[in-house]
Amino acid sequence: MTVDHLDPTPLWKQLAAVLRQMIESGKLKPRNPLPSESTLQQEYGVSRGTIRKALADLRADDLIVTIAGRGTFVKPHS
Amino acid sequence: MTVDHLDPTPLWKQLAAVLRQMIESGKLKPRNPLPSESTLQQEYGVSRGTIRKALADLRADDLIVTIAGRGTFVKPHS
DNA sequence: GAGAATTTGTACGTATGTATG
DNA sequence: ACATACATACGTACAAATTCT
Repeated sequence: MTVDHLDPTPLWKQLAAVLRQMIESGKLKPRNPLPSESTLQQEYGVSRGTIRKALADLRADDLIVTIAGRGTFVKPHS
Repeated sequence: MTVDHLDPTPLWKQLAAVLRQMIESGKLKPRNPLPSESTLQQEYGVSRGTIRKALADLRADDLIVTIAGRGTFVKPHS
């Protein structure tokens, strides 16, 4: 799964979909850290702003938790 | 009084405000030692760097004096 | 005085937060 | 969407100063 710059769908939405799938499929497990924003930039070839937009989307859906200076983690099922 | 990681105000500013208040209220008296940086870390749940930034702020205002190997003390009124 | 423990000083490295162009 | 810059925050490691045993 990756992101397509030619696809008219906003990159951040594409990326959010990819990450969402990784979480829901269990590839990323609860309490596990997501790759850092810097790493995600390299992996998906998009800017940090786009990364952060995607993360904000997942965060709004309570799928992840972000801690400054720490990282972003898959939210444990409460 | 404590600090709130969700509050948008920088943690070091929040902590500086807390300590400042303890000094101005007389809860911490002149020549009295502040808790060590290690203790402050545990009490407020923030990193040492954040602690030191808060202390640096009070030091800049001449409210405290720090001595290496000894500790940090409330500055006596000159 | 020796050695361990405690406290502050300094320097990195990494990660997120925010603002600007 | 991208690039850049700086601020904020965490963590680690080691050095230096002081105190305690």
